[in-house]
Amino acid sequence: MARPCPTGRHDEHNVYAENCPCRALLDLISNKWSALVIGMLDERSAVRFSELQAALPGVGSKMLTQTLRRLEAASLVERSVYAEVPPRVEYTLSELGRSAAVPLGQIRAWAEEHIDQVEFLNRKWSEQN
Amino acid sequence: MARPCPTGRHDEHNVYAENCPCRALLDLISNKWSALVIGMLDERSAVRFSELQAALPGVGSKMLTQTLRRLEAASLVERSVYAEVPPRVEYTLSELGRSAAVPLGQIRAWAEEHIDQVEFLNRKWSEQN
DNA sequence: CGGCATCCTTCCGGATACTG
DNA sequence: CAGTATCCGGAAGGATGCCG
Repeated sequence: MARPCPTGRHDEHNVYAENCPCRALLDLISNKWSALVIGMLDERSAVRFSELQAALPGVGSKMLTQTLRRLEAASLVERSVYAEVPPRVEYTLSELGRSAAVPLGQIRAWAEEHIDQVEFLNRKWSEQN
Repeated sequence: MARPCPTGRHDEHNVYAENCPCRALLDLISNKWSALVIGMLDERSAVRFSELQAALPGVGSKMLTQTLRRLEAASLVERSVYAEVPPRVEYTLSELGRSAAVPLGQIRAWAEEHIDQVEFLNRKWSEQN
């Protein structure tokens, strides 16, 4: 199915190869919002669109929709529509998504634990507060 | 030094808080190129600009410079200029950068190991090859 | 070699308004 | 409620040229 990439790690795929599909996957989850969305879904299991937006201050509905659609297309996230009034839509992680949540959680944890060592960002933040 | 964020995990910082500086740090390393640059530097220790660019097909010199400057400002990367002819500039990971390389390496590994399960991206890739 | 400056195009992404 | 549609400004980012 998956043809090998030019220079292979893991036998077949290599994120350093320009047009290995796994680089697109890396880009997808290396997105600014993806790590946060996946983290929320990992904590709460089934989350509605509006809950998600409330939990992610700063994201617009357009951005959130885009992010969810991309994650859904890559089958990291599943979308369930309930034909009710008012309509209800819930998002959940697929099994694949849950496996991604592990390393992504470590990245978030790393950022929270090491920010104190990054003077530059702390200073920028102090200035605007 | 670092004032606590509104809603704190790890006592003080929380990537889900809109203006917690650690979100900026997360954004920095969740960047498309950052994970790859940090991965290269982690493998090879001291790398010249042109080596780096050659190892990262698809990146322009402008993008690479930007990425390196940002990582340097956040003290994840150190830059050494040798006054020679021709000039030589080498980049290395700081200790902080090396600590970030661990979870970033796991993200890259995850992408390489799970791409086969993502039909959508594989199909897109097949079509253009 | 390793940039920075400049130009120029693309498209990201916010604001707003509207629908099933 | 959970979006889509449209518009639009500004930033991302490629190409080119010059410099120490």
